[in-house]
Amino acid sequence: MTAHDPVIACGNCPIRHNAICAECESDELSMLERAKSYKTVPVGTPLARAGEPLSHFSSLVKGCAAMSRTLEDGRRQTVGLLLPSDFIGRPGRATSPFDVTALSEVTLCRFERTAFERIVRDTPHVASRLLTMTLDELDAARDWAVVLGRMTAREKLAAFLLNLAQRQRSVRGMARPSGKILVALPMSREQMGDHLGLTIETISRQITALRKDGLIEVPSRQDIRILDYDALAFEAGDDGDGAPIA
Amino acid sequence: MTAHDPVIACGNCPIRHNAICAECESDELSMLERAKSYKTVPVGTPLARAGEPLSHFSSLVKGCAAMSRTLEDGRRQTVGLLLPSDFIGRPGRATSPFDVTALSEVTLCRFERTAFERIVRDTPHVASRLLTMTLDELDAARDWAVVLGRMTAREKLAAFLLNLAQRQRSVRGMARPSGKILVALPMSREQMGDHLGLTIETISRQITALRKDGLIEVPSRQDIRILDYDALAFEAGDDGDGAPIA
DNA sequence: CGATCCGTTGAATTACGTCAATAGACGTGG
DNA sequence: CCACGTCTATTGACGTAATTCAACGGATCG
Repeated sequence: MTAHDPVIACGNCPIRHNAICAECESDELSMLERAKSYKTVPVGTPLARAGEPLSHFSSLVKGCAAMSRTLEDGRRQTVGLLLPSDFIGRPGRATSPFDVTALSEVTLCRFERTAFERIVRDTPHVASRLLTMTLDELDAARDWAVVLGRMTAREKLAAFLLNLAQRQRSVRGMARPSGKILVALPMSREQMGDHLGLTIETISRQITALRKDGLIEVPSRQDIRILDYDALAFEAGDDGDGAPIA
Repeated sequence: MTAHDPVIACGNCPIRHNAICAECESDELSMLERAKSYKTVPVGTPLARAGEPLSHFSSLVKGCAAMSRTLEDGRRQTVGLLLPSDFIGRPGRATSPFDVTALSEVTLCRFERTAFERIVRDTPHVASRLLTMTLDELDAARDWAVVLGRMTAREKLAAFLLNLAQRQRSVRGMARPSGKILVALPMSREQMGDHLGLTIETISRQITALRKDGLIEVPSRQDIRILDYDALAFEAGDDGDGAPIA
């Protein structure tokens, strides 16, 4: 832990109403306050390693991380993109089933493993919130399976950009996006490829294709501007009938 | 509900120790006993439809079902294979995010929606078991994302057969399989394709290829005999170091 | 100013999909 | 029991989307 971590009080924590603590009353919050500790780590830091013990559970307060698995021959698949308020760790198991890596500088709100499992047991508002978040993640993982299994490269990229746009908005508490939106890409082309089950070259080509088709602008390497949200949603196979993309 | 459903007492229920009720004490069990009802439906019956209200939550007692989503143009992706003890329904939402279809004749142990949500709230042993099962399903969904995103057709089929072998054994309470195992395919080639993100023709060709390579036998359309479990695991990219296939 | 890293683009290859014909299973009725 | 129709699986020929291999270009940093 770095000495200069800002001490955040739960009361004015940016993820107070979305994280594991969202349902807590003030007395439960002060109990969490006593158990928590902050840690800020630089980009690239491994936050968990597949198969290895995990000493702490955390909420991601600030930054971005990726959950992934790497096969023996080097093929890698990202199975989840973690944004502020997302939970890191696998309650009920001592080891993490996946690697988790910081894609940017990341600030964590951490709980020691056994302390946290006691909290889950004794605090119904935490247990209930954990169940809700896990069910939502399960839906998201299954939605993503549809993207990975059945979509073309172009559709995958469109779905990814839309997903990212929605999540970045909802972190900032904004409504469903429409029209022009600037999306901050928190990762390299290679990591996008790992997330979408594509190669870096295919990612690059599809970005170029969407740009030439007037659907997006690429102001910089780490930004993409969606020029027409609904048109991009159409590219992702969403005909506007409400079926989720991811 | 059909009139001739066998009345199963929780005490000698085949999924007593694996389903949502696994952690319950006898008094909690008798409470569930009062709330439950059985239903047996023929193969092909839709048990839930994406986006539509779901009146009951169920445990799958007997048979096999698939959770899937179909895109507007007909592409379909199965996101979960449901075997005995698996849970059907989405607590916390009134509607199902996916279609669920019976792949065989299916017997369900059902609970009316609002009654079940009250049980979850009031029965920590049920809530806790539901969380455990949801976390396991989340791991499985993410494992499957690796298969869908990064594996070849041959690896996908091998991973599927291994997964099915393991689950069919564990339903019957057997140890990790090895050597020769007869796997009952609960689905058509088309449904296998939907599960693996492949076409029916590719499924057929890969079955032939694995057969010609001496890894499997195909005694009938709905059975495959794994001739060498470890060799097949190698085909699925598992070099034996313990990394899970699915 | 050169070295390195990351992204883009092009050309060739390949795995899987598509289209089409055939072959087995299975059920039904004669 | 056999003839027939239907449905599913297999196999072949061909097309194509994405990968692979390779060259190049533009940032960033010493």
